[in-house]
Amino acid sequence: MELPPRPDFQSLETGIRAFWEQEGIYKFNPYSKMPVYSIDTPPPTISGKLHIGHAFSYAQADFIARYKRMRGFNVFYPFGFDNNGLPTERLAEETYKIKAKNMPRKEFVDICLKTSEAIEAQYKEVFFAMGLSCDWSLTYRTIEPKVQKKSQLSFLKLYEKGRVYRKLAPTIWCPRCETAIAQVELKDKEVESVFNYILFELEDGKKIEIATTRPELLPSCCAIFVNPEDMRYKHLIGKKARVPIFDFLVPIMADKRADPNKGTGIVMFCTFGDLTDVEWASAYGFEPKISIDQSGLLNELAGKYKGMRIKDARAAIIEDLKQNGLLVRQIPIKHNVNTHERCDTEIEFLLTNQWFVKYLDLKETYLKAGRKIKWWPKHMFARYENWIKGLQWDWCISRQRYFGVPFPVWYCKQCGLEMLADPDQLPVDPLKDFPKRRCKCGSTEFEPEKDVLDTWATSALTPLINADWPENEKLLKKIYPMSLRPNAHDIITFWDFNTIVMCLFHTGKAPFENIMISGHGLDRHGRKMSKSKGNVVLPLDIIKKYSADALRFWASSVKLGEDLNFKEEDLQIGLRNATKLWNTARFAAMHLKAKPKKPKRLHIIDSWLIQELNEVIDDATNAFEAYEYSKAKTIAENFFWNTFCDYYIEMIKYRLYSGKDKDSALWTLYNALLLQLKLFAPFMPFITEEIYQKLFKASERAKSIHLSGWPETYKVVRSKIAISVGRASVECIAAIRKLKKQKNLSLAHELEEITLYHPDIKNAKKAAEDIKETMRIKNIIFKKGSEILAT
RNA sequence: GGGCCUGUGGUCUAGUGGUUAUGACGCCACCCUUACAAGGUGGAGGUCGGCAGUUCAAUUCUGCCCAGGCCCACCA
Repeated sequence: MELPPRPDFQSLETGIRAFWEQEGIYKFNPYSKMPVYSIDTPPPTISGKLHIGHAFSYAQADFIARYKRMRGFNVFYPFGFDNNGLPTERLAEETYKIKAKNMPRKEFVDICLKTSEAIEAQYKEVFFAMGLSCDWSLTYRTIEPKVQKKSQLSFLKLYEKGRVYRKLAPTIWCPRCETAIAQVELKDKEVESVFNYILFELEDGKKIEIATTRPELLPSCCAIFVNPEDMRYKHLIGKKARVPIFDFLVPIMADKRADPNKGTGIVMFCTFGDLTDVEWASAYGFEPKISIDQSGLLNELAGKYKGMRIKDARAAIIEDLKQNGLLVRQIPIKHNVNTHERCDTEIEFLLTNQWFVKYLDLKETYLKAGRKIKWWPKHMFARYENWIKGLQWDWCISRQRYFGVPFPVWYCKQCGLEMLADPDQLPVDPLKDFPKRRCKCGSTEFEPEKDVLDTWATSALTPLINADWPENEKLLKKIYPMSLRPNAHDIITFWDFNTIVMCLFHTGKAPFENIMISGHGLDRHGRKMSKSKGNVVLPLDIIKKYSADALRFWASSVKLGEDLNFKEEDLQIGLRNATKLWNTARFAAMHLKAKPKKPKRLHIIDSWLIQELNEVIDDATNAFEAYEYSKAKTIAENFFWNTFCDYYIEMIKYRLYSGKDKDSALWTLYNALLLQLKLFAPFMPFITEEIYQKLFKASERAKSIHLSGWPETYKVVRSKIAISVGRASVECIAAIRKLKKQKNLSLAHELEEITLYHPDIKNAKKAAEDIKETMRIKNIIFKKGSEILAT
């Protein structure tokens, strides 16, 4: 068997992918009796292009999938696409230069579907090229009818349990997307703003000063608060003040949430400027006065400012206050505001009808469930815990958008009562379908719910979607709770938390046994990749240039949970490793004609190598069991380059060429190489498969290295002496190399006689022949010395 | 402001309560050695972020500080 001098990674990887596909190497076997390892693959959001950061974290999950498969697990590794919701809408709008608002809904939804399909194909190409070992026949889309059905069923079941409710309530609102959003979708942004000190008049004509950054909310002012402990203002409590320009009276009240150190210590309470306002409204039972509409424009309550955008209204009101001498001063400040993470727009609080998942009452339950799951790395649990402790809002799951899973709900035109779809009519689109029953009031006239579900309400069901819940109880039993949820650390709150909540509601059980949190693949300077920053690196470009194996090798180079900056030159490392494996295989191929038989007696150097390898296998296995793939890789890498290539192979050459103890060398070479290929297989699935096919397939049973089983340690006679002899001989060889280097001699240069000093000459002497032959020394005089030295 | 994480030769990284602190890239020198020059060998380069403490001993443990990251709070 001969291998060509250089592998062509491109055609090699293409060929191997075709082979995997054709042979169904990664197919989940629902009938197998082997233990199942199920993976809840993150369905990527369909929002544009995948970059190297995506490749980074998906590769890490794949390392585990491949390891577990080699350990004999029946791996359930599906793929999904999250293509409903805002990101896909926005992408469609950008791609086709359209606005959802300005066209028939159905037409827009069709365009979104079309957009999504095209992007899915591109995504799949990338993940496929990377060598993800998914079973692609298990692919789902969150927008497809089958998934819609499950998502709607989930809603109906939650409704029955009293876990969802609809309510007119202050809601976090994005004026740009014109939809309600959830707490988790908020991001903060530091902006420049101005503290405006405005005069309010008391009934007795005296004036008080109030500082605000949002004078446009003056028409929404409901009351004024001072701190009850604040001696300066105690006398104001119970009095009334007149709101400037808008000219109406509001009460002055005391509340400890008013901070004496902020502004003037007097705060105006408006519906709704911020979360405190929302709290005040409910605490004191104020009727909200809403002056900003759903597009972010001021309404009739704002009088002459009606129709203005928030920022314009602010400027206009400030100008008018100035004119009337009511603006005392302006102090520029920087402060953080909440924005919608998808579009960066400052959010408002509006009074709207929305659907909520009631979940604030069960925080302890979620914590308990979270504690039962093994988090890798462990400390990531703290983020989950931290999030739950800070939760303040029920989960708003309705979105005033178009492309998504519809609510299976109508409202009675007569009495307004909610009418829910029957489970057997799902998936349902209330815009074109009708309820099966009449309303309790007898009416048959219904208004459809136009909103769609928050995309996370669907993607929080992925373990159940994968298990084909609730129809397929057998599959559910087999794969649920899922063995592994892999994702990056930024979506612990979005996805992990929501999934745990939803699955607890539906099954009473936490949905995962393990959660593995990866870091981010960032650009050279540690920034996230994004189109707007112009720092996006495309995985396919890298794969073309360096191979998928090299890309994966890069992704395995930091420990789990750590971020990694992408530097193109680092790809060389993986490429070199693949080439080295290839060349080592070529060397082995030159000597291995058939599967070598186990020799009667192992040469002492071979025994040493096998025992070192055993240790490596143990260490790598332990690392993988703790999801420390990078440790496993480093262990294998060091052994391969150092012990195996630099020393062991050099030490057996003389035996291979001379024939002395050749059987032992061949047997060791064959097995050590095979086991090392297996250690590398999760990281470099292509090159290891190619070598396996060319060199080992004929004599090994498995049709793919990825089904060939994880290496087991060899039960050779444990010989402590062999280990000492091997290590001593390595040290002696190193000393002789140093000597030759000092004399600027080639390593092949023959020397007549040298003297070797070594603390353990007894064992060094046992490998005298190997040392001599390897280093081409005719005679060695061994002397005991505290330092290892050759002269 | 709170939680969690990170800070190791020029760059990136491993690791440990105890001899000269791991490896890679880059750098220098030498070597065509019949698997591999996308290689081999040897070498230079680090007060392990700062300060204090615990200890016979700290890069490793504790506290504080500084810098960076992610998440949360703050928004009058």
